[in-house]
Amino acid sequence: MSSQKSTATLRAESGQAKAPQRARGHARVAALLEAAATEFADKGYDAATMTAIASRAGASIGSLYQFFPTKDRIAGALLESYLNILAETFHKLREAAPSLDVSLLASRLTRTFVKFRATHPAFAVLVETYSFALPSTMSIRESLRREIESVLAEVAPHLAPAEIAVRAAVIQQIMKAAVAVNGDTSIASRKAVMDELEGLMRHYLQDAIQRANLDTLTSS
Amino acid sequence: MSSQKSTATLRAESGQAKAPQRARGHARVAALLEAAATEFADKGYDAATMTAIASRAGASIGSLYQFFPTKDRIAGALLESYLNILAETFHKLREAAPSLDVSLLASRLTRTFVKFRATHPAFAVLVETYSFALPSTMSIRESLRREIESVLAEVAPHLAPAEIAVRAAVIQQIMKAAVAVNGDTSIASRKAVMDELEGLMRHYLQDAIQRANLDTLTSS
Amino acid sequence: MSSQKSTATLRAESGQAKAPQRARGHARVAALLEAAATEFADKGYDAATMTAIASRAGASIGSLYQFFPTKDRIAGALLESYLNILAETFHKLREAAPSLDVSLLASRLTRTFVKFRATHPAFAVLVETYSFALPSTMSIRESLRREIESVLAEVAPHLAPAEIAVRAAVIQQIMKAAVAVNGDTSIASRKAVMDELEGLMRHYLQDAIQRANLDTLTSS
Amino acid sequence: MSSQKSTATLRAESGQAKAPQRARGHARVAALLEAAATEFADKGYDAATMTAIASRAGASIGSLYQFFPTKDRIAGALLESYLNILAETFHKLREAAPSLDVSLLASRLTRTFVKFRATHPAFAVLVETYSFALPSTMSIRESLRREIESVLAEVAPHLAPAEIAVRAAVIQQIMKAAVAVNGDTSIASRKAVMDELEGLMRHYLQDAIQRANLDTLTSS
DNA sequence: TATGAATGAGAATTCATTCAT
DNA sequence: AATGAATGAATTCTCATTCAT
Repeated sequence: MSSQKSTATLRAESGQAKAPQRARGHARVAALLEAAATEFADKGYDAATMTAIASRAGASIGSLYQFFPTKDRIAGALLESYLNILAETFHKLREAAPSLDVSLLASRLTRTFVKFRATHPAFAVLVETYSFALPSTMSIRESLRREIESVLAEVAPHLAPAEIAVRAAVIQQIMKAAVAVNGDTSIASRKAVMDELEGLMRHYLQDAIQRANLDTLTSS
Repeated sequence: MSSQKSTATLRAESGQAKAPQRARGHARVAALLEAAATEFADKGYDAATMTAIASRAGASIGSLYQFFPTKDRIAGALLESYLNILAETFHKLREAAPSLDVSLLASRLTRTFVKFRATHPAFAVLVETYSFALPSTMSIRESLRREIESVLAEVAPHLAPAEIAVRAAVIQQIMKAAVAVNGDTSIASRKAVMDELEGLMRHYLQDAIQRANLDTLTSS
Repeated sequence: MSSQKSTATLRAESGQAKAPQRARGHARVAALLEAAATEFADKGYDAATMTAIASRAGASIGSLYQFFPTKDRIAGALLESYLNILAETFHKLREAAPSLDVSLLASRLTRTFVKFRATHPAFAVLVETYSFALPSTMSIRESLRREIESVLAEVAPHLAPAEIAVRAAVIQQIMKAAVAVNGDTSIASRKAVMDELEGLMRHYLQDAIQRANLDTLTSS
Repeated sequence: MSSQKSTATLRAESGQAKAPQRARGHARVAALLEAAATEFADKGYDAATMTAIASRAGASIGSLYQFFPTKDRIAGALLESYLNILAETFHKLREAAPSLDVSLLASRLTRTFVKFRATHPAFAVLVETYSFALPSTMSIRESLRREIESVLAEVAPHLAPAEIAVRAAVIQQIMKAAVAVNGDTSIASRKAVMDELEGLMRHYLQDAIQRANLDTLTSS
């Protein structure tokens, strides 16, 4: 299935510094990652300090460095965990896609990402700061686009791959726009704008699906 | 005219620290701002150092500090100059708008911002780092949206203000999307995606204008 | 006892930044404080540099900042240690006071402070530079005056509090005068002047004690 | 007369950087000195900046440096002007001394210095910071002591010079004490303490004069 | 492994002083 | 003389990373 492949796209195997063998280690790592997430979200990548991360996690710096030998690495591990969550999310969406009508799919696509970004505010920081080597050669944006492509392929199976690629790129931008609007408190009627964006998404999906069918009909 | 007011919105008087009073000083300030732009664009706000900016401008660190007493201040001055350019650009666009057909307007809106961002890569960095106090109380995003609103008001004069605000917000997102796509080298068929976005913009503008006219007919 | 309270007056708990938790740390802190004392005494507060303090203590600048996050803080910690010594000194003096005759008390009061100031030359510098927040709300001068008051109360118990306050203020000035004379090499016959001051102190104490007794007799 | 010699003691001929030839220059110099006085008094010697002094005087730094080639020099010039005022003051006091009774003399000695220090708060700063070369080889304290000696010689002419020196040193300390008390807001009953110090001064002067006369009688 | 001390290369910023116009 | 720009050494403080116990 293409689903498996594309899930693998977001999951990466390395990145983690030293797999903690024991339960104690697992708790530590989890605490450190959470602390890092909060610090990154609060201060940004540069301003977040290793000392602050450690102390927020109730650990010593020495301990932090035991698990993550550089700042890059803890950021990388955090990003990786986010990518896993995203992969999981898209996986579910892909599975549910065939049974969803266009309207619902548009809603899911938009809201899902908005919710994810709201839940994991550090994600934005880490994506902006992709200076550290990613586990995968692919950029995050690209990985995400691939996921969208696979969802799109699910609902518009007969669309040409090139067409899918283009449409996925546009959908990705609409998703990003939704996130931006959702976070922009200077917009008076945020709700209305969000609805408008969802409408745009629906319109765009509908168009894609119809064209796909038309093409299919034509070509057959 | 609303045009005047909204142009003023983007222009601000502060930002600059100590105005140069000699010819030499003016040249220095220009060189420093340019050097800062390059450094910010290359390294990002945090990683750009005052020393690097000074030496890139061929000035001593002391000279830099003579005109810009903090890093914030030079960033602020640079941002302000960008906002002035943007204000100018929007001013022209607003003036030209009535004589443009929807297709051309869509194109102008999209390309203009893309071009601006490509020409001034430091702008993105500075907008992300708006930690330093802006001259205006309004956020940059908000100012920009206001400009878009005034252009929109020019071509769809009978649209209700609230409707304009919502539509402007969406248009702003499409403009941002165009910038993002234009800068994302991982997209294979960038050209096609750009066209698609422009199409979206055209569609959205058309819809706004038509609805405005319809509303007018209905209400009259 | 009033002695306890007034001892507490000079001792304060803050000032130190990060308490060392290892033996090595304790040694470092001691070395740093001593180095700071020497630097402050030699150069004055402003001219003493953190770098010089660190290197005089055989530590790296980072190590200094580990324990004292600002220049203020190391000065504060040093001052605090001096205040502790002074509190201790006065405590002993207060205990010994009843068994001392006026002549000896005068001598002790004068010499003690002179000796303290000679032993800790940085004290003068720090007292002059009390720009950094003191742990206590009271000024150092005031704390010292309180100590003198409590000694005076010991030897002239029947003196009215207001009278004690005034006399303590004068005694404090004589003590300061002794320090000044002792350190002024431009005075040819320093020894003679010191004796004169001690005589003044004796005269003044005697007067206080006698008046106290007279008042008591009269009022009874 | 000894009066002339000792007046010369405080007045110094050099110190000034470049005698301004014209009226304009005089005004500038006066403004600069006043600005310096305010800055030194407000911020202390180290924290006062040449730039701040110049701008407070409404002059450019270049202009400041035209008259005072170093920071030391402007401080020196200021100090010198203070010493001239003090010399003048003592000169008058010396002339008035014979016609003053002890009580009044004590009062004058005490108050005069207190007033001077209150009027010229920068004096304290400059005296503490006598790192810059003084015009005279004598320290300020020593010069002042000489002045006191000459006043004392006026009222107790038969006192042995060595005795005068010792007594003058003590009187100087009482004068300093008065200044300290006057400036210490933490003293509740400042007025009472000031009176007490004045009493001490009177007592001490009286004693000196009487002993002088006794010695004279005895030796004759 | 855990902990906290040690390190030192920068980074921002200041300011006395000198220069050119 | 006056002005303001230029200079750069020095200073405080930060922080990722390494070490020793």
